[in-house]
Amino acid sequence: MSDATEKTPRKSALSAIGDDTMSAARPAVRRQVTSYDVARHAGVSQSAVSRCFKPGASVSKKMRERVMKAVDELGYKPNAIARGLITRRSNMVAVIVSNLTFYPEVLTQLSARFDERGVHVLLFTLESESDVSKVIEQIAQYQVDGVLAAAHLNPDQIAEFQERDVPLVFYNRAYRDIPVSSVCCDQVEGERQLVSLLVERETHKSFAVVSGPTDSVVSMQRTQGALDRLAEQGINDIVRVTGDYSYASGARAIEEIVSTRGSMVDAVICANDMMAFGCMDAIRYRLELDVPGDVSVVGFDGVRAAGWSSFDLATIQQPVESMAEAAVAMLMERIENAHLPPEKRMFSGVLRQGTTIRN
Amino acid sequence: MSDATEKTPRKSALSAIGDDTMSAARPAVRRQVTSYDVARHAGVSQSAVSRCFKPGASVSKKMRERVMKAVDELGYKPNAIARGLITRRSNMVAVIVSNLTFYPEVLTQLSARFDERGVHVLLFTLESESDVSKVIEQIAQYQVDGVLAAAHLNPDQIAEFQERDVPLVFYNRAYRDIPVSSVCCDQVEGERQLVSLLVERETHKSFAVVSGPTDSVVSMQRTQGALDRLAEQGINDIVRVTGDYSYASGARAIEEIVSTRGSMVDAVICANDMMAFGCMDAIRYRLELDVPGDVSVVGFDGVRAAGWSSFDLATIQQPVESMAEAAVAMLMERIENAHLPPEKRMFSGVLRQGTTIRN
DNA sequence: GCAAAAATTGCATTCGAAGTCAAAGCTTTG
DNA sequence: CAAAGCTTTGACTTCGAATGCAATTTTTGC
Repeated sequence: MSDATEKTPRKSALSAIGDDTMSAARPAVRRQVTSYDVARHAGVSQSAVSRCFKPGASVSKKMRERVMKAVDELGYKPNAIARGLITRRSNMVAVIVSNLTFYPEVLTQLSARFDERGVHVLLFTLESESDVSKVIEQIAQYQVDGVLAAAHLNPDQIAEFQERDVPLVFYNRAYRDIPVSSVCCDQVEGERQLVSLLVERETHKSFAVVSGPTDSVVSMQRTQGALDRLAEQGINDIVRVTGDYSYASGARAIEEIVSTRGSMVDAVICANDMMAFGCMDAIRYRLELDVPGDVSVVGFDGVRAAGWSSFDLATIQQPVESMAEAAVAMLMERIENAHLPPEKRMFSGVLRQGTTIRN
Repeated sequence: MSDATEKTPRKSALSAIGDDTMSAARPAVRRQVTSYDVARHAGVSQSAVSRCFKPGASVSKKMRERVMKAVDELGYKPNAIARGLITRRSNMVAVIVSNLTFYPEVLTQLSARFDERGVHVLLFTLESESDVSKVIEQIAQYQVDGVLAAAHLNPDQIAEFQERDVPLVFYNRAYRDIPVSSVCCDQVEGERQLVSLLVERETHKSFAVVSGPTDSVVSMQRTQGALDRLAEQGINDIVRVTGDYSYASGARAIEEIVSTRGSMVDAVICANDMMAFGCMDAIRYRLELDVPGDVSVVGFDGVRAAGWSSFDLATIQQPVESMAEAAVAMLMERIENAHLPPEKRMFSGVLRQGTTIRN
């Protein structure tokens, strides 16, 4: 057997590798160590090497030792790309986040949960919704095992994944009429809880609702939840303003409220925490009014800064850890078992009372 | 050819593939569309299809049209994994971030800059330093074209990448004695600028320096910069406290300062903005002192919240966009051209005066 | 000790696209 | 109109690991 392989290019390449590991000076391009190299070094077949890396494969103890010794000596690392080609499993998932909305903890959590399962994250960040189609194109090429989307996809785009049998799970995006898997925080319920806190205190008569970008479903749900709850109370002194989820847009909203209405309202309901911070700062430092003395403010999300003394904001804290774990678990299940039906899981947020609501 | 008249090209085309190939033996799993399928459908060779996707390849207009028609009809997407195997270019880079230190804008910027260049980001987040070796193992298997590290690697780990000829660029980590590429913000210079602002006002007599985690090189540089500058002024009334970069640790630092010293200092120098926010809130809401009236506070980083009215913090703003662009460019250059020597690029931060320094 | 069963191993093939090279097609030009 | 020079094209091989199958070795049972 050694004769036969003696003359092949591979053999000479191997000796080049041997040289490389010893000396610093080497040819421009170094070939990586392959399973063939390990096999030859250990005097076994390539199949044997491969099997040593497959859990539960039929390999004798002696063989495994022999191979592993060669592996260590050559510094062999299996090529995940080549493996993916034949197994049709890349062990990669695509995570799509739209950079407006996401907060870092979510990404950290998702990444950690995938890591635990030996899965790697290919990150796609969207600058704008129009990028989505580009990203989908990219994802299709990379043979990911699944997709976790914390961004909005349109029905055609969703259908494309289904046609290609790529499991898809949404994080905090619900699609009422389309059967897709998702993990959500109950936006409506949370918003209603917050608004209930406000309306229970009868001191609040006039309201402002600051919503997020108009194309954000989440924002729409929150806003709608708030408006419905207010309507139930028969409250109709409501100013509606649109922001873009940013601090600055929250601050602008306050100006808009004042100029629209001629005076400040009793309570400002914001579609997220960032805008609530913007509102609070504008109320305190531009209008020089007191929160909560003069104006109550509520947010949504429960980001870190909501707990800072400067704000101590009343908000709904999304259970990020549970949601991330659930999303990852759902996606992995569907990767293992392609014909699981879509499922929607909804978590309740945790009310954070804070001190931004007037008594 | 007859397919051309079909009304639902994608569907029928896909099922056509099933028929074309020896479908009887196939399990339920749908085969993906390959370049062979396209070739057969267009009546050309697989090479021709491949060439149509390689920019600058020799393909006649007629051929290209014919192939592209088949591509559209079948919904073919080239398999990036297979391509990567033969070209030895995965078009993926690993980005390592340690989740303590990073802030989201950096990641967003990096991701966007790589995207522009058609490169994809494989994300690795570290919970702790000990994870690094695991991550390196993973990275080695995924045949990434390069690595961008916003985390600390030890010399052995750096050497491992060099041995494998994987280009490596650090983001905001400098290694004085090791020849590696990095993009940094000048920590010392920035810190000295900040401290200069404080010492220029002769009203500041007593100081506290709140440093970050002891194993953070960046924190050490900032702290050292501050201490040196203070020493130059002959100031020795200095309390040193250690935090962990978090808001909470900033707040705790204030308590520690007071209990160590028996009273508050005139100025608090924090190794980052988060801790500065914690300090400010503790000073204002626990000690009920005024910032900047009673105490001056400075931070470092220039995160978004530094500009919020509640804080309006004096800090050094890292030029994240420039740094990200530079880091990505450096890495890409080294991927294109493997024997470029290591290079360190240092950016100056931008002073943000804010209103947290007493006059 | 021997046949049958089980475990282990190697050979050859496969995954999907890209590159090499030679043959074929097309232009140009004398 | 033929020779020379380009451009296009297809057959075949390659990348690195996994796997079905057959050959071989080891174990088991009697």
